[in-house]
Amino acid sequence: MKKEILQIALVQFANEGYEGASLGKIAEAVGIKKPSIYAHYAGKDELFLSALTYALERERSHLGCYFKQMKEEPLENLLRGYFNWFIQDLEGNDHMKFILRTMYFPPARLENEIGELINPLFDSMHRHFTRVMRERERRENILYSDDFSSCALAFITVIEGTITELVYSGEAAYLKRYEAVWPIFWRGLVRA
Amino acid sequence: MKKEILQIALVQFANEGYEGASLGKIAEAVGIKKPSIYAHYAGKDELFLSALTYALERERSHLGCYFKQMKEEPLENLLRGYFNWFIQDLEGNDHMKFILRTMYFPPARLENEIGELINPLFDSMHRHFTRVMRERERRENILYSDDFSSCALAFITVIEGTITELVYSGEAAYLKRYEAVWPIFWRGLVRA
DNA sequence: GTTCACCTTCCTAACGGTCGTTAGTCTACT
DNA sequence: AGTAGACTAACGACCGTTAGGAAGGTGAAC
Repeated sequence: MKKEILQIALVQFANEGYEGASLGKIAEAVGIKKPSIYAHYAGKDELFLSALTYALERERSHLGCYFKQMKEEPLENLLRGYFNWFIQDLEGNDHMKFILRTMYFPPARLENEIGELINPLFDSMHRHFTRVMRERERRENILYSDDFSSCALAFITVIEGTITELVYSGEAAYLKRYEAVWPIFWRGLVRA
Repeated sequence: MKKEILQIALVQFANEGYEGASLGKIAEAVGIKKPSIYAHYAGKDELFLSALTYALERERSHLGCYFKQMKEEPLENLLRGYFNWFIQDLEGNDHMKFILRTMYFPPARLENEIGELINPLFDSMHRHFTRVMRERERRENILYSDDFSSCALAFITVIEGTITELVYSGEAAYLKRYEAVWPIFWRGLVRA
């Protein structure tokens, strides 16, 4: 039951925001009364931060899973495949929406705690891609630049530009952006 | 006074969101009492949509201004300069934050009206950049692809990936992303 | 095996506070 | 005289939260 509350709250927070989501509506969606939530969570803040921690942890393991799965793939497949990785699991869409919404527009009062939760994920993402660039470069020797950190940051930038479109317009527009930006990005990344 | 209310409301909506911003706090920031707002706006919804219309109109003229100013510049300068164009005027930061927040995470009840307001701006942005790509290509003959629409979409994707970082982390991180992504994007866009 | 205390988890009722909104009034300028 | 724009007062609705109690399960003591 505790987990059901969390998962439903996560969806509500993703679509309505911290202020817009209400414990009453969450409870109703779960099928219980509002005060019953307090048997599991100390209050709205704790529920929110628990949902965020859960979504981040799931995303982190998701990420590690992907890198493990693509360990032997060439760089091009690894980067390109990452675009499809998101739209694979459907409920991950709500998770990503929740994370993006919370990191871009956090409720002011929880800004510090949220930053301490979210920043590590994006740091680790950056480190992962930096390492991958360096390792693959040693194997494949194709990159134009040897500033792997910048290359990784550029990739993350492109990823975020397309993901926001996934949140905004849905999968079709997302794929259109991917098809537009990927060939250009890849051409710019590797040697002529 | 009507305009003062609107501008202060815009900042509040940008930083707190539709649900998070309250008419009481807006009135206080303006220096009047809450019900006085109703002498100028029919309610919270109208104030919100007025602020959005204002921000969009200002952004649209801002955009037109930029293209006029860069009419004779080569494509590289025109695209590259666009990254600096945002951080030029400081209050534009709140405008952009407001627009992005509203387009990505609109209050559910106003979603349709908001879409009808925002979509034209991004359509016009896409058309502008598509036209610029085509015109400059005729002059400079440097682009790798002749799918100008896709090139424009790719550029907008990169822009959005960096702008979201401007909203999230501020100017320093924004510039870092720009410096990472621009050389790669430009190399991928033009012929070797 | 029964009893009893305890804990969990749900409930109803209600609190204080804030929200957006309306009614009605006063003031000042046209 | 009339209108625009500010005010005070107050409305009902909803918010997060707390108090207090009922139902059910668990586990130790007898």
